[in-house]
This record gives sequence, C-alpha cells and structure tokens, in this order.
Amino acid sequence: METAQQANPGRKRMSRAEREQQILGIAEEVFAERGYQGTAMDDIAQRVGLSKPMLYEYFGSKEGLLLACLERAKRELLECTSTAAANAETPEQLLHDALLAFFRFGEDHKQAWALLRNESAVPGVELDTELEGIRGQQVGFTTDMLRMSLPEADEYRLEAFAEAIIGACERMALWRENHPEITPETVTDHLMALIGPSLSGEARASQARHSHDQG
Amino acid sequence: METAQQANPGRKRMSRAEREQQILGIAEEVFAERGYQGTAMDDIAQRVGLSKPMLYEYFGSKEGLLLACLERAKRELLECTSTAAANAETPEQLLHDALLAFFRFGEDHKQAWALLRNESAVPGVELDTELEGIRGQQVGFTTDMLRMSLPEADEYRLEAFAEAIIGACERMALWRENHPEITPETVTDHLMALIGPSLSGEARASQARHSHDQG
DNA sequence: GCAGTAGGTTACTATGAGTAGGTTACTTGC
DNA sequence: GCAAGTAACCTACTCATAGTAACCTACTGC
Repeated sequence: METAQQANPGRKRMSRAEREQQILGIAEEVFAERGYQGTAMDDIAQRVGLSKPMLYEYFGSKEGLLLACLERAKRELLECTSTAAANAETPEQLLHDALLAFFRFGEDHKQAWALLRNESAVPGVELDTELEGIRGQQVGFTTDMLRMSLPEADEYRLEAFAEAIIGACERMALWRENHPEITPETVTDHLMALIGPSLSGEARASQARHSHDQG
Repeated sequence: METAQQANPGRKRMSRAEREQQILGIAEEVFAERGYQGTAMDDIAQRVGLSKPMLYEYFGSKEGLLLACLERAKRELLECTSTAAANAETPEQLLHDALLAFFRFGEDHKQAWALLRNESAVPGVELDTELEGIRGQQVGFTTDMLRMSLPEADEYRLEAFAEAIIGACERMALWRENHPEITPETVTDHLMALIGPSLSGEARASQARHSHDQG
C-alpha cells in the first residue's frame, strides 16, 4: 500500500486497445448479469482489476461504457446474420437463414444477447440516436432482403415489414428464453409460417382482398 | 418556514386514493418526459406539491412507482384493444380492429405509450415478473384471437404467433413515431398485409411447402 | 539517464434513493 | 365543545455511487 502501483503488484500494464477490449468483455458480462442499474462502475473496475477512473478515461461515462458494449454486440449480431444469409439461393431461404442465425446467436452468445435484449434499459434519448446507425443497418439489411421477395412493394411497406419482422424476432427471442425446449429451428419455423405466405407470390394477390373495409 | 404545513399553505390534504391517482398521473407524465433514470423522485414530489417521503409511503420505491404507472397504462391499453375488437364479425376483422386500436392508443395516449415503450427501461428482473400478469393477458388475448383464425394450430404455434405479433406491433409503433405521416390506419394495413395471408385459409396450404429444407 | 507520455492511482464532490422521527389536520366518541 | 387517535404530511438526515481533480509510475526513445 505504500505507492499506487505496488498496491496491485500482479497487475500488468496494457495498451489502450487491449485494455478496452478486456473491459468491454467484462462489462458485457457484468451488465448482462446484474442489469445496467444494478451494476456499479466500481464493480466492473474491480473485476477488471483496475480503478474506476480508468473506465471513465476510456469510455467517458457509465452510459458510454454500456454503449460501447452494445455496439460491439450489435455488430457481432449483424455480422452473424448477414454471413449466414450469404449463401442462400432463394429469397425465402435467405430470410430463413438470417432468422435462424439470429435465434442461434441468442443461444451461442447469451451474454451479448442479454445485453441487447435490455438495450432499452437505458437512460436518456441520446443513446438511441447514437445506436441509430447500427439499427439503421439492421433495418436496411432486412429491407434489402424483403425487396427481393417483394420487388413491386413501395419503400414504406418494405420498411414497415422490416420493422415488424425485427420486432417479432426480438420478442420471440425473449419468449424463447422461457421455453428452453424450443430450438432456434422451431422458432424460425413459426416465424416463417407467420410471414412466409405474405412474401411468396401466390399470397400477394389475396392480401389486397383481405384489406379492411371500415373506417 | 416555521412549521411543516405552513410552508405550503395552499396545499390541500387528500385521501390516500385520490392522492395516489394524482401521483400516478404526474409520475407518468414525468417518466414519459425524462425517462426513468432521468427522473428524480424529488422532481415528481415537487410537481405533485408534496414531499418525497409520501411517494415512498404510497409506492415503496422508485421502481414501485414506475410499476404502478405501467400497470395502469397496460390495463388501459388492454381495455382499449379488447373493447375495440368486441364488435368485429370475422376473425380477420377482429385482428384488424385490435391492431388499429393499439396504434390509435399510441396516438391518443402519448404519455402512457411513451411509458410502455420504455417498459424495458427498468432495472431489475422482479419488475418483469410482476408485470408478467398483464403481459400474460396480452398474450392470452392475442392467442385467443388467433385461435379463431387457426383452429387446428397447436398451442406453441399460437403463442409464438401472438408473441411475434405483439413484438411487431411494439416495434412498428416505435417506427411510427419517426414517421408522423403514417396514420394508425396505414400501419395497421401494413401489418395486416404481412400477417394476414398466413391467417387466412388459402395461404395455410402453401405455408408448409415453403418450409425450409436445410439443417 | 533523462524527458515525455501513456497507464494508473487515491481521495475527493455531488446527486439522488431511501429513512427516522416528528408535526399538523381531520375524524370519532363523549 | 373537546380530548384521543389516526391519517396525511413534513424536515433533516444516511448512504451508495456516478463522476472528477490531482497526483504517481513504468515504459519509450533519444
């Protein structure tokens, strides 16, 4: 306890990049475990084996740290789904593969997913706007997929579909957490059953007919 | 400032029930405006014209207060949608009416909706379980609607559909906030277009055929 | 071996959740 | 009318934790 560094003799100095990654990993863990509110910066610092001011040095604020974690997780997820869908042949299969990859991601990266699931568990509004970029990519990616199935649909409809599908995915992933017996394959099937028909040719004709006819 | 009560001479005493409702109204307002984290109990107390300990007397904790707000809002929403759907004639129309009511609710009760939207913006896990009841009602309600359209589907599928539809609704309502030009009627149409075909007879046959055929 | 800097620390401030303990005003029995 | 009891309400705290100021130390290149 004489001098600062000697208090923790086993600790190794690291480059900023290394340390950042290490912190992100641990923070993701702790946030996922205890939630955003339930986590104290000191907890993370201690688990990293570092003092709190370093976290602030690197990430600016608690929210900043969470944000960095979220961004990493979202990037991973996006990568997962888009590579999974890369070698599909038909639009339907592409959608199917992407969905499956999404649900598998939840299973394989429980921590990252727990984090994303609680994404809204976040204070201000600015965070939303900061994440907008990645979210936009999600929507964009999904919209692109849909455009192949529905070439004649207007942009609004495509975007609406994309948002709806993403929302459905999120909620179903949540649902699956309470139903461990349901595999990623099964959820994907359910979801394909729900949205598949409207994306395939023969259903599109009927869709107009079913439209509402009341104010 | 001499004695406690004289500090606020204009303040009126209220019965617990009255005060609770007043607090809930104001808390909903403040939470919706500034978010859960951004809101201090003192803010709410001041806006009510009351001191903080009273809030704790009535609602136990900050989370408890939020919870109470959420419960009220959810009950309202559920009521809205179920009554709107009450006089529908066909299953499709029932679904349509319920969806429309949902999106209109978002427009008419902006505060309550803003609150529900940020529902996940919540610390612990216990809150989820406490709200489980109302959420279950949502799912149950939706499942019941679906059962009419898909009498031969198994429970898992119905529940999966219900979750998916609720998720889609939530996300689309969020989306609509950034697109004021989109009316509740339009979103409902989009959503009906997406899920309608799979709920109507002629699409169900094709749905099996489109099923995946890869591991 | 010294200057500069990147990585690190201790020890503080400020804010806001939650509480202890007391005060005021309404109600009820006499 | 007036005590006694209670329900509504207050002031003034404690305590946890986000965030900061000011300083220290180990590695780098010259």
